[in-house]
Amino acid sequence: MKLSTKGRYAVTAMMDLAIHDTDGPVTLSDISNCQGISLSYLEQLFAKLRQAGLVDGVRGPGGGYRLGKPPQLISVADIIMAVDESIDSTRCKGNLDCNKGERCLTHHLWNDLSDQLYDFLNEITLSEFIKNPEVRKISQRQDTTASRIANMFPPRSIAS
Amino acid sequence: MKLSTKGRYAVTAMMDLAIHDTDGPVTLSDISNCQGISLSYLEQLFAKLRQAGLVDGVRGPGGGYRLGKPPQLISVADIIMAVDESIDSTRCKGNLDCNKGERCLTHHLWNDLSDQLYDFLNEITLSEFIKNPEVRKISQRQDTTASRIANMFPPRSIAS
DNA sequence: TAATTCCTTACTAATTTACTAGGGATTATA
DNA sequence: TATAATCCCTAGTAAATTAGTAAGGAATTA
Repeated sequence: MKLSTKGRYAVTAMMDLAIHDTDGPVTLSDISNCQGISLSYLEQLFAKLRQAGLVDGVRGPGGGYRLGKPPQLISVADIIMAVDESIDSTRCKGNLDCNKGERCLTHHLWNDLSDQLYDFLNEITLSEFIKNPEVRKISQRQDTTASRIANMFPPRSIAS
Repeated sequence: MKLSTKGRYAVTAMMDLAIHDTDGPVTLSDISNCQGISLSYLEQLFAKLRQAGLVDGVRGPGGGYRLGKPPQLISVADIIMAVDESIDSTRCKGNLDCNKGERCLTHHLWNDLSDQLYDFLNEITLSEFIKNPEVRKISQRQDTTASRIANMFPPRSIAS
């Protein structure tokens, strides 16, 4: 389990998708503008998210990305694992003769802690962020990605 | 909240100190050997841990580091915060006009999540690792840093 | 005094993060 | 069909962080 800005980018981007999932695909350029990350870097992150089955790409005008699964099946841990390659906690691989060949006690403890952290983040799914009524309120108050997409099309084409 | 190998080094090192706290100071060279980290890098990490008041240095032969507070007052979050400078989650600082000047919704959500993560790691203290009976067993089964330190002194000086 | 340890600084190597550039593939719309 | 918008892919590079090397000083024990 590792947690860096890379992981944060992925999580916030996925939050964006989750919140606007019912309003059609979200474009990377929207996320890029909103979060101040370069478009191409986002594309690289989303390549990993796509490989993990967490998002689906929709090409062409009006396209973008949408969630690859129902939001209640996508945990924060899933997202972080997809983009933040985990750290190897086994540095003393028997060779170092650390503590008479036994694996370092602290490594054992670290793994326990790391597992707990994983379980914690695995219980938090994207659906939490949608359900929260306060979140909804904030979401509606803002000029969201969804509404900006909507504005791209003339009223008639939406009504039809 | 950020979590990298750097933070793991610090946490496992502090676990080591906590487990052997009653047996006198733990030297960095012991930790260096056990965990396969360079001595000088450990020294840099411990400089930060010392600044945060999490450890006390004891100079001279037989010296080393010991906990700066009782283990039940040192949380995993404390340790990580001391060495892993936290990430700034506010990239769109109003300038980007993200969502009509409002702070990005996802940043708000991220901060909530980050706070939850902090609270989680802040409730896990070093005393957990000492109390755990299985941990004690493993600790005693191994040639621990403590016993290696003990072996440095002749039996009589321990008895006295 | 000599050895052992912490303590500090400066520099460098390795790795990861983030970005730039260029192009291709797909698709909605005109 | 043409065009534009989007995803998609690769290669390279800049910036930041992580990790290590080197050198020495300060405190303390024996």
